[in-house]
Amino acid sequence: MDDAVGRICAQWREQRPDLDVSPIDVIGRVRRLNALTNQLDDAAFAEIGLSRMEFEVLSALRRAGGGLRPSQLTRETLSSGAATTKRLARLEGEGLISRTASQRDRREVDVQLTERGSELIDRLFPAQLERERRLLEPLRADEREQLGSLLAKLLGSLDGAVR
Amino acid sequence: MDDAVGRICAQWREQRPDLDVSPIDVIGRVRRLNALTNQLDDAAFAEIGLSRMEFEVLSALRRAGGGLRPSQLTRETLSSGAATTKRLARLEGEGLISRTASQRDRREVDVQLTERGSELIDRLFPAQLERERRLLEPLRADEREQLGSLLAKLLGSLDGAVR
DNA sequence: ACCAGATGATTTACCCGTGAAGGAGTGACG
DNA sequence: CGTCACTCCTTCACGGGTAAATCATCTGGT
Repeated sequence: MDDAVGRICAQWREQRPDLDVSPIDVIGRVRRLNALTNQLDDAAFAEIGLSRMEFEVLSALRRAGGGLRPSQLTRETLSSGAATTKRLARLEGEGLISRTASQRDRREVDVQLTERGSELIDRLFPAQLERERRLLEPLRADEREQLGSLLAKLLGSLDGAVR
Repeated sequence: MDDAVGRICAQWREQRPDLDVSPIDVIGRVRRLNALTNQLDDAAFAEIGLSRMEFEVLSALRRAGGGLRPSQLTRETLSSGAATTKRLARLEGEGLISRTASQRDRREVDVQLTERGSELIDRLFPAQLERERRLLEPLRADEREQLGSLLAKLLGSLDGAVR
């Protein structure tokens, strides 16, 4: 298959034949794939006036099926606490979530989807899935499954190790 | 395999059993894998006082084997022209690249690695490869290869389509 | 009961990336 | 020849992210 990353590897092999650049075949492609899908998502979300990461926050709340604390959202979205605070402030301003102090531990905050937020994510999430489904169309069903499980194997070993 | 993305899918299946969330098995894992490797890279580059994208610029120049124009670097790094200008300004300040006006077309700029820049990237790039190699250790050689070619197939269809 | 240290969220100051506007140069067409 | 449309790079204003400092609260040891 002749993709942009393949050309990059070929260039390296020309310039540095002493190096084994095969890790790029995987890692470089993951990077690039991520960059391209991000571009597509950003474009889609821009039309709605929501950012990709704000969408991620709403998604995390929706699939949790109940309230979460900011620290949990921070973990879930792999970003900083400060970023979470900003996103929550904006989403609260839009009336999509509510923040209430927990009574058992008043340091903690309980973040909940509002009615509007819940409706919004239930409308947006299926559309997002459909976009992703179309993205994967070049692969046969068995290839998608295999790709998924190879990635899972990699993530499974890594997810613990990073922390 | 039990990874964070698997748990996310399970939550969705619980909350929205009507949706087919299987695209997440691939796309979600690509995202997460990318996020984790970025964290690791950022940490590694921070020690050197270079950002990940500045490293990308030096890499692109090194593997090209000669000068590039800013617009080519912009394409190569999938970012905006403005970002490229800033990075080049900083790298030039560090004495790692040079910018000279092209004489055939004075709108164009010729970006070249300096001696220092060339030495730096030749030192950093093998270390980066080694980091990536270790990241892929959980997979057998044939699995890595298969993963690479599945990603390539996906990218090959996508890379053209996005532009 | 009190204090020291830990923990959760937020604030602050700053860095980096972006889109849009701007300036310089080229070239093709009347 | 002008000049108009186009390309290339840069500048500007701004938004979003981060690390570190800060505020409020909890907890465990004495």
